[in-house]
Amino acid sequence: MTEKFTMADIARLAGVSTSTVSRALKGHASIPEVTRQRIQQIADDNNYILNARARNFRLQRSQMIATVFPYKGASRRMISDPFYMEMLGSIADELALHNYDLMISRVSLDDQSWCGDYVQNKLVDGIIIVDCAVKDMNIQRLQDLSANFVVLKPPSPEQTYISIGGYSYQAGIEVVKHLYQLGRRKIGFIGGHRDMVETNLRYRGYIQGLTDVGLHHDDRLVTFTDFSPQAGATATHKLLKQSPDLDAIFICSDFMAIAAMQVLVEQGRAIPADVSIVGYDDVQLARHSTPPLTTVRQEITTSGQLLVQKLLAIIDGKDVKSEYLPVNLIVRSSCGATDTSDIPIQSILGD
Amino acid sequence: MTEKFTMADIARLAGVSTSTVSRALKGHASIPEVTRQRIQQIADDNNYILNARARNFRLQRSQMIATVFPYKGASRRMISDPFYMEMLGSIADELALHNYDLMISRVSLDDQSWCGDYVQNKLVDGIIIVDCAVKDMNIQRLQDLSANFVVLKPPSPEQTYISIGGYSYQAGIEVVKHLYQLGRRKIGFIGGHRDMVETNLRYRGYIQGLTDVGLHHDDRLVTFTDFSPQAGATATHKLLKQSPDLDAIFICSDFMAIAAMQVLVEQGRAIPADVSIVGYDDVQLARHSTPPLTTVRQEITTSGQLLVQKLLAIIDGKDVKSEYLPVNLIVRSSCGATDTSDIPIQSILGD
DNA sequence: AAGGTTTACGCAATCGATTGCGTAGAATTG
DNA sequence: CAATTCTACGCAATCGATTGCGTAAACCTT
Repeated sequence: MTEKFTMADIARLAGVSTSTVSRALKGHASIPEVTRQRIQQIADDNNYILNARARNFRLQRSQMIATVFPYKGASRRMISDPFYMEMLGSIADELALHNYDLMISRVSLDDQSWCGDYVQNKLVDGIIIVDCAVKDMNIQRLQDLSANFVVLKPPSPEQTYISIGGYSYQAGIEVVKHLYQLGRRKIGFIGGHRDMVETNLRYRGYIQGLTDVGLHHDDRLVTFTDFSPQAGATATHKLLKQSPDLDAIFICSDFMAIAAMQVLVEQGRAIPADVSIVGYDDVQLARHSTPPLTTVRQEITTSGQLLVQKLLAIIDGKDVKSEYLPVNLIVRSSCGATDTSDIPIQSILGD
Repeated sequence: MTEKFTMADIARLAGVSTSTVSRALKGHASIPEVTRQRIQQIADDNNYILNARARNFRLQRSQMIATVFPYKGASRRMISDPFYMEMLGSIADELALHNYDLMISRVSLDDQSWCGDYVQNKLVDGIIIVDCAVKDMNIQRLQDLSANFVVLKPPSPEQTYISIGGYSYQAGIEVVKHLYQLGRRKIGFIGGHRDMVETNLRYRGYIQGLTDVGLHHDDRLVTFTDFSPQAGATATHKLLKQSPDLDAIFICSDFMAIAAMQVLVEQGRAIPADVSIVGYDDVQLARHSTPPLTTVRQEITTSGQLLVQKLLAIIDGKDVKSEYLPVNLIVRSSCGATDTSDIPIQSILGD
């Protein structure tokens, strides 16, 4: 590839040692200005670029962090939900700000043994886990290795690692209450996989919400599936068949919700007249779907930034605390409410 | 972090030199089976994991490739179009198959000077560029560095690098013809940024299609913007205002198309009765939008795999050729056609 | 049994930058 | 002017694995 030009070459050209070059290039105090400039000049003239791999190797760090996205089942299909993409963008930006690079990796929820290898390999300095399983072996492994990592999930009191996330449980409750206030009594739930933390929390919130308003829980109104439009559509068909009289569905992702709305329309149900729909995430598209989607907004950009900041702090050996993030119910037309004000959802405990 | 256990430790425990350990662990022929097993045993007992960074450094390679996603303008917002996410997934999978890791990076279309740094830094062995500008400085730079890279774009006869991509130009033509056959005469176009290769090709195809069917080109029916739902919605408003009598729009991404449909419905235009819509990509959601979207399907998974295979072949010094990929018009309800068969789009020249 | 081959493995250099320690020569001081 | 303190920079080890070259010991061969 490109012909190598190293510090040794600069040293030869300048008639000094590589130590001097190294120190000069980073502005070390013991190198007088004249020498520094001469060496810098030679470096510039030769388009010298420091070999980051060599430096990182010497310094025993990689300036690289990995984010892992879990997937479930045989379909190795990337979760194409824009939520992940927006999160990725935010993480990448914040990382770049701190001179770190981003590696991405996929890990099956069913085979989680190797996530820590990246750490043992010294390939990355830390790991960001975007959503995780309730009983996540990766996290266990990472803890065993005393690796640096943060998780995107609402912190729970007993956890021994750092995570950040929204009040998903509370959000579930509020969504149900909101739908109840709109007169809905047969409220369905479509989640991702049940062993995923986020889905689990939202589901438990949903159940609690039903209890709070005095509705009873009906299994035929609930289903768990993949995070994909296809799966969302299939799940909607299933719910309609099991409970033809449903009048609302709380769906764990905007993407699935959009697919669900299409199925409902196709089946002759008007939205929101016959069925209210509430999604989750508030991705950009939610505002522009037909009809516009009522949804629970997560602060994606803030989350990504926080995730990175906490992780880097951990790497620096600082004392870091888990944190809750606000979530807000964004009311648009898919639920049938006329009130369009945002409803903040906050509570002491997110779990 | 995790206590280091190196080959030197194994060597000490086994009473041999690190050379022997290295050779034993990779099954070198000159190490007798008994010794090999003894060393392997010690390695296993101590959960030894080879330090990939050290090896890669010694071997002067990184086993890592970067994909760069361009973005445009001040909004650093990641292009959240699921097309990119699906592409990313496919690339990551294929790379994993070949024991490579994936780094992602974002590069502004307006400041493309540094893309080659990753190569000079020796941080990556190669680069995959997902879409690029018509006059792309990154590509120029990469070529100057004789770096290993491939581009996702239809190859053009004069280009001196390797790329793969669909018959975007031809697709543009076919979409217009299809809409014309449905009786549409005021066909709009919403593209990404005009200096992006893909948008440019589709736009030129659109113009050619108009010419072919005998329609004249009207600037007020055309607009270029960001790849986002928000931008798609704004663009639709603009087009409606400029050309209230439009009866069809060809939109360069499904994501934008979904947003456009919402605007049209909101403005009282029925789809497809009043306005036909055709998108691009055939992301999963296209099938599940309201109404389901007629669109041009790109083979995303195949593209990702090919991109990786070609790049690795280049890295291996093999002789590699650019390639066209098929695109197909997928007819669903948003265009108003009753025929639901797929229309293959192929031609000799994609450019 | 002497000379020739193999076998099995160690030595030391290497990848490119970083850095603790050491020192020649200049500068300062009394 | 001798003694002391700085200044500016070099030496060499280091990070962990890989590998060309060299060689002692074991094994053959006639």
